Amino acid sequence: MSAYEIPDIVVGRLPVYLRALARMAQDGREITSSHELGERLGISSAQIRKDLSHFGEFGKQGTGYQVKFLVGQLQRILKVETEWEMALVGAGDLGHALAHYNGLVNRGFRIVAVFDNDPAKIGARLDGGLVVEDAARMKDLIRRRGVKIGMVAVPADQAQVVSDLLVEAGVRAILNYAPITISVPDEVRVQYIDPVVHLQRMTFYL
Amino acid sequence: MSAYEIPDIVVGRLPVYLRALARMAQDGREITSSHELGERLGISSAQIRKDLSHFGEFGKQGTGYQVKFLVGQLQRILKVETEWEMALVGAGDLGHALAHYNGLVNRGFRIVAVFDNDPAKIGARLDGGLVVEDAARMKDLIRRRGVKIGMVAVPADQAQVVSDLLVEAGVRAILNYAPITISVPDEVRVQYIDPVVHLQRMTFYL
DNA sequence: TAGATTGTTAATCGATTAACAATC
DNA sequence: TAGATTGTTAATCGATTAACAATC
Repeated sequence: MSAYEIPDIVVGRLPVYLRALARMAQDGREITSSHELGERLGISSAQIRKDLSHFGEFGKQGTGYQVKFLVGQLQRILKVETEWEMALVGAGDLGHALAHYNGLVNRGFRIVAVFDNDPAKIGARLDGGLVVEDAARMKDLIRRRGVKIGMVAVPADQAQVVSDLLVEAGVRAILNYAPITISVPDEVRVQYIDPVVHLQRMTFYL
Repeated sequence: MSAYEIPDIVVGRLPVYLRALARMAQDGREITSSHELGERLGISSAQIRKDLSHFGEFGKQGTGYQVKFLVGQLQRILKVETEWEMALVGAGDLGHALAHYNGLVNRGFRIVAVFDNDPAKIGARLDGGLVVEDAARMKDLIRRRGVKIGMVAVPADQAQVVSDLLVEAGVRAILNYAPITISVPDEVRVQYIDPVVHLQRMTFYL
């Protein structure tokens, strides 16, 4: 089955499966089952099997799944076998936290450039030898390096302009931390992280 | 229609509507329509009208919606008219970024306590006068203050233990930044923020 | 063999959309 | 009145689940 038929909602669950399986592997678990994984994730075993079935057959009847093997398959499906280079725009508190966060590079996402338009921040050296670049150089540097993923950590009122520049520079996936919905061409993917949105999804039930 | 019938997926969109409408209000827009809002958010106008219809009638035929009024209604529905107090566990880079982030308190979410179990961090003073407390005091302090929302910004291997403590302390909503699915009682809500999961949802399409 | 678990089918369940009467 | 837009219905579309043959 080819990619264009896979529902977004299925793709959205794969990283969560991968995360749990990678942890199982780390814990030395060699085999698991859709039932066990489902228990752990609060998802039905049928859903897990159905989701995986979009991509092939990865288990054995009566036995279950080899954890390491399934991790490898999910990494391949999600295209995270090798490292992705990312550009980060915004060198405020959040930008610094992201630049220092080992969890990104550990799992295959390396920030290779950081941009800001604040003269007071440009030139500052971050952990790992990154230097904050002038946002004016964004398009050129991103295009030259062929970076395809951007992280937007600027105030809401700059997020659209920044995103437009990223897209012009050739970025095709944007992780947007700014609290605003941005508009991009169809071929560009956007994911949103806004803690307030997540919090408001819970206060409704309190 | 009462709350227990509202689909989660509908509730999940309301904060996004609210965010866009609040911005419109800030920009001085007095009236909008489901069509305009849908355009801005990449959602069909029918879906917006249908979502809102779960909670009442907020618009006028031929005219649309009063932006300020709808903002107020959504705030009421989501229970974000008044400020929520939150506890933050983990005073690392991410914890600091969250504690400094004005976007939280601006939109009604105030961190009133920060905890860590690292002696080197306990006692440190953060912006806004917060002092990092010993995680051992977590349960007592949270319970005494009646805090209902917790943010977990600790390493993955501590997230479950921390969440258990929060739940014991009376927390009923957890925003989990640790890259692991946690297990909580049914009455506790959890939302997840893991940048790697979000990134992997996009790499599939690259 | 007996027990377990997959991959898949078909049925169920739920969400989205199109369309339109009501009405501002 | 004419034009616009809501709230709602019914139809369509899509996702989840239950069940089971296949098989390890």
